[in-house]
Amino acid sequence: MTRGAAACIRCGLSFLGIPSVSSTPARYNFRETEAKWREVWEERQTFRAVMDRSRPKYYVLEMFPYPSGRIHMGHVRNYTQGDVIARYKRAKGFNVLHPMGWDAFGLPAENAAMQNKVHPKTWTYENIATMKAQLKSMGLSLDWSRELATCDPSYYRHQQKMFLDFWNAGLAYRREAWVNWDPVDNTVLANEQVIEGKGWRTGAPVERRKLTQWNLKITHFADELLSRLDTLDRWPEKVRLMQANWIGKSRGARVFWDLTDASGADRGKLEIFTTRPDTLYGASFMALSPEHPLTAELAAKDPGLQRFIAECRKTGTAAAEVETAEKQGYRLPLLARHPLVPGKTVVVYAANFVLMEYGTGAIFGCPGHDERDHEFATKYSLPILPVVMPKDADPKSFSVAEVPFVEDGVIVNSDFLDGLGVDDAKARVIARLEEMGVGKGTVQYRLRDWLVSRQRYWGCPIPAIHCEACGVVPVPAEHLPVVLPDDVTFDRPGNPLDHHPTWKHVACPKCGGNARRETDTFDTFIDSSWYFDRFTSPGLETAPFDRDENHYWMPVDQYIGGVEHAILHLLYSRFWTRAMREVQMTSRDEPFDGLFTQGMVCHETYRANDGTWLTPEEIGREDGKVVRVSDKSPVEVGRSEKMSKSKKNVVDPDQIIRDYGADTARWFMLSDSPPERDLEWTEAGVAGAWRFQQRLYRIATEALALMPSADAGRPETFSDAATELRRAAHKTIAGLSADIEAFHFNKAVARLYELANTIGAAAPQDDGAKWALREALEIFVRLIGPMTPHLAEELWQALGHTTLLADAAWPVADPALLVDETVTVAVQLNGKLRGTLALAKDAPKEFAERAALALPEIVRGLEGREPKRVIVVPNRIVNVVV
RNA sequence: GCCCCCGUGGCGAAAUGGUAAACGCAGGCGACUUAAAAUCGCUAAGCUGCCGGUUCGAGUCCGGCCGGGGGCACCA
Repeated sequence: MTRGAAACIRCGLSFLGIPSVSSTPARYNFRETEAKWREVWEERQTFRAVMDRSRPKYYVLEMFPYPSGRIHMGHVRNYTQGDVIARYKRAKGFNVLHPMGWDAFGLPAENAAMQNKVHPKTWTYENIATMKAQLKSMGLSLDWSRELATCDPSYYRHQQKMFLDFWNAGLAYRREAWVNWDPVDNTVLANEQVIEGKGWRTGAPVERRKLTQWNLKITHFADELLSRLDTLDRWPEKVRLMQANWIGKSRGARVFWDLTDASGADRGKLEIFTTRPDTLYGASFMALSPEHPLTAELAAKDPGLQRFIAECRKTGTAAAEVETAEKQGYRLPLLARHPLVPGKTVVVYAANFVLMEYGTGAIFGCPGHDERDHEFATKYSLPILPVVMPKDADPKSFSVAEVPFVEDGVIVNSDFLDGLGVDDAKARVIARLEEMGVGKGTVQYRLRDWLVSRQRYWGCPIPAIHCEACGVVPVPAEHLPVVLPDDVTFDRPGNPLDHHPTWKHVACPKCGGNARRETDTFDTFIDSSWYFDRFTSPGLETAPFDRDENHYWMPVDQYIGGVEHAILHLLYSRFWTRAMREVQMTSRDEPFDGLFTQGMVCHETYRANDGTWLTPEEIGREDGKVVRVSDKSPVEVGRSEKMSKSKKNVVDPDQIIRDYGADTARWFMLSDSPPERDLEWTEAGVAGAWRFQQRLYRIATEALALMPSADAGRPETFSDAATELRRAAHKTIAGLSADIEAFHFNKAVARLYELANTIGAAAPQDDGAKWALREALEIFVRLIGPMTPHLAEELWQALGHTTLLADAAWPVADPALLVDETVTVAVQLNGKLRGTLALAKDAPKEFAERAALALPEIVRGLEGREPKRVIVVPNRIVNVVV
């Protein structure tokens, strides 16, 4: 035991000049130690990844951050989890790639530019510098030599080239369509970026605008994106389900209806989509979207219809609005001939609830078996005819007048379909429609193409030129990159690129005439759709990546990030990989082999009596009550919620790392809560984690004093106590390895607490026990390496090693030490515990049974009765049944 | 409305269908200290949300409720 100066219990720094008065062992000085080891790792480039075909690779990636200013606790949790995997795999002998970069384009930079008069580029790069320093202070095993920022032309030039290739292959196109417009950010949004009718960033209700925009043909891969989900067996079930729901595959039929006007004159055909062709005989009306071309055509001569269309357009798409909006229809001067019933016609409406973007923008209404159609038919007094009936219902009394019947049943009132079940009827009617040439069975997806134009400055320029003579012309590859100009102003609303005096004026690459650059930029989700590929060849100028290197490192073996990207980023990345495959850049289908979605970091919320939110620093506890520090007024403690600036329940990682050290922050992040679940940040929890770091250091220091030197030979035999210690250590190796592989970090932490307790309690009496103590500590230090790397490195050195722990191999468990010689077997009577037996491991069943029946508790419980049955589960349990 | 996940001591949580609550936080008692902090030792707590089923045996599997959270949502 070493004697040291008294030290501050929080920071571990010595009170210089104050002599030590007690026998308190030296405190672990995390500040000096953590900084020291980070310097060593950096100097030796320990975590630099180099392609090496002789070794198996492992690519660990955490979702790269947006450089918003400072890192938050969510980052700390995410990157700690990734670092545990990276360091563990490294120790297991894998050639690990663990890179980091910056998702650097995006609106906050522009907003900052407008508010603080700072250029988005300056703002972004300053934030990157700050956050990089913060990440470095965490002691992550990152290969910083591969760092990239998506706002760098050396990155986005390749993105522009890929876009041109996709365009050439028909995977990118321009189209006029109704789109989602965010009125706050002044830009269009993709479907995926509208949450409950509101912009995903601003929360503003989106408006609908008809604009010509760039789209990527994600629907081209709809079926593959769906079916390949089944093969992603290292993805959370939840994420796969969400993607499947988003893609939304429906089987059904397209049916053609002949239209006539009131006089019976032919007015062409109307194509509708339905998932319920089995209910065709229940049709009582047709409904067109207000945006349907036929509606528009009729509106030209009908002011009433024009007003109706305008009215529909006003209704927002917010969930609440949609739910409460009444079904509205406008009767069109048309009749539709039923394709299966000669002579039958139904009326035709334009209706506000029919979406132009899904199916054909037109439906047939079957009010008996669809809730919406029922509501509509009731309002306009249209016939409601039952064509499906529950199996045991009475045909005379069964009615759908009040409530539609939407479940499976028996078809009625439907000619050749009568008596069939719904599924059979669907198949039969589709066959008949196809035979007659009036319809066909089809598959419909909910997924829409990815709208990628954004009317904003701080993004990757879309490499296209508009020429009056030639139309839209791609920027020639040799002119790439199209670089974002720096000299822009943010003094008025709209897109600064559009306002730029010269940038957009350019000669047409085809005819040389006056032309105009595309001033829209790409959705930043494009930037993040391939950055993991770029990490495999970060400096390459001639291509996005080198084929060989990319082939060696990809796919990402373990991807880690928030579940909020379950659809957006993860679906787009899966699409981009397929688009690259389509243009022969790769042969891969999927980018991420394993995915883990970590939970959020939460904290209690505090409210002052005036209703304002308070930060954790602003509150204190007095007499068991929570009060505001400033004036002792009472504070209302709210439930634990995700840390957010608006609720002020944030804790700054920087401060935690400064006060307690990176290892403490990491340890706390891994303790207690399963990583996929939300974690509640508590001051007491952090303090506990910190105390454990100190305790480990002390236990190790004390144990070192009791140990033989590193070169002491392994004794021939061990005492029982020594063997027990060895068992504990080796069992921990096996258990911990399994826990890390399974992302059970909280259990891994618990095992380390146990082993620490065991080592701390060891009082070796003989050489064997001393040797076992050294063995246990050597194992222990290696096991904490992935979690608290600085402390582990320090103890590794203290154990006498001259190599780095970061380069040391993972310990191997001795199988002989994983099994106990004696086991405790539970003895039950009718399933209820009555006692236990200490038996030799793998004792014969008969022996266990006899021993159990001889137990006094069992003898008493039997009361002389003969057991009916005795179930023996070796090494576990004996159940006596009477 | 549809789909998914979760309900275990005061709290966070463990538990291949086999001794429920490992491990941590908070609590209680004691030791050390002039005292406190720190540290060390000891310690209390619980019909696994409710009802039923399968089983020799259910926190775990099945069905139905109740409560909490999340995803999608006029997608025909």
